[in-house]
Amino acid sequence: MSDVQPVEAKSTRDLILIEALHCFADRGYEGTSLNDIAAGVGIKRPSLLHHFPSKEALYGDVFEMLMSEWLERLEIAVTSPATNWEKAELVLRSGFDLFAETPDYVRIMRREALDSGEHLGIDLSAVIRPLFDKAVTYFDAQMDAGHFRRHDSRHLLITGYGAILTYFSDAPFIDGLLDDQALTEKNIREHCEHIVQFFKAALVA
Amino acid sequence: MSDVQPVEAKSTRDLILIEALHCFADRGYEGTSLNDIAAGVGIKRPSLLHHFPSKEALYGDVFEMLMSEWLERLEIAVTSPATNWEKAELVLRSGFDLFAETPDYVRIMRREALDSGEHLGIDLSAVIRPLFDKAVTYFDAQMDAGHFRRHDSRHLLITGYGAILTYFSDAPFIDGLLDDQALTEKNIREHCEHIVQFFKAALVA
DNA sequence: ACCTCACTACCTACTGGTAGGTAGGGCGTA
DNA sequence: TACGCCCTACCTACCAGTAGGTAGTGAGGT
Repeated sequence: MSDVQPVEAKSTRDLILIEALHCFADRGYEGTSLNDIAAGVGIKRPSLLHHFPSKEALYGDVFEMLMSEWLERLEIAVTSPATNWEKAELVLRSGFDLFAETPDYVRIMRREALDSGEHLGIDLSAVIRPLFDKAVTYFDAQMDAGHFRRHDSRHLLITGYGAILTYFSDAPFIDGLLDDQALTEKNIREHCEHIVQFFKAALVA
Repeated sequence: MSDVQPVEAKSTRDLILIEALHCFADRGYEGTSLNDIAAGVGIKRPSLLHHFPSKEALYGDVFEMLMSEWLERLEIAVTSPATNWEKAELVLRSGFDLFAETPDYVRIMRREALDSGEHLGIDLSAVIRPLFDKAVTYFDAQMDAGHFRRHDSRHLLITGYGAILTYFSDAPFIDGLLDDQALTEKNIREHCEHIVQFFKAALVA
């Protein structure tokens, strides 16, 4: 993960980005003040505004960092040479691992989806669309070929997105349901296996 | 739905609750000001504070309204006399209908899960636990009896919760994926049928 | 007379953002 | 070496605007 590195080799700008990521994920855009972020870095607000022109710009940069990392990693999984169920499982596991390693990203993403991109100039779903369409095409082909049980591919993908994302975004709530920390190594692996088996049961006869 | 009624028969207090529900769902706790709510009702902020002692108290009352309505309706579904897959399908459809009719509740719930109950004294998952445990017991029994394919019931329920809730909470984002309004009558019904068929495929052999 | 509900006017605390100043490093020139 | 010069990165002090909340007033209904 990008915030565990050589140590102390980071610029102030990067430290601000990392702290901002954490604060925005934790308390949302409105719930986070520039003072909070600056204090977390150990500087004053005006110094922070020396590195970023405004709160919105900082948020935008945080989000750009998020999207570029996610898209890069998902692209790798989606364009892999695996086939049939193996490919679906690979993408499922890749997405799961990705979310597991970047829980702060997940929470920001979820908040952004709730606020329908209010703080961003960009249209979130437009960025995801190419990958989404590619996945729809893939699933449709698999179903046409009789490898997967017939479902509506678009709704199927949305269901998968919701099922996986929720485990990480709502982790504190799920803690209370499991009587255990949802984000321990063990529980994450268990939930991943459950998701994979569940989708396999639903898709392959 | 509770905000479409006889018309004008509501007390100012109820009007405030309804407007607050909508604002909190739309922009979150921090993103909503008492002025916004008061203006929506057509009064000034101090008048609003005559009916509720503080913003937190108002939010708490909104949430109490939400929980009592949800629990009541889920209780009806869970204690129904149906059996086997019919019962699971009934609960699934009840939950889906419930969310479809109260999308503002869904978004507040999701925000609260993200904020891990920061604005509430109550522990959200503790309220849900009795229903959750009852459902776990039911699924375990069905699997033991061989009626359902074997899955981890707790993870299964969490997956179902995430899959259903997300469709409503992230509706604006999903709009962009579907090139259509996610919350139209038609699309909601389609997604409900998809969820039911998907779970059926995964659970019954 | 009293109570309910709304109002105006005000408070303090804090927001994002700006103005202006300073300490110190790197660098070309004498 | 020593000087002036610019730049980056930080600071304190301040701005206007808005937040939640309070005090006190007045109209209408009982």
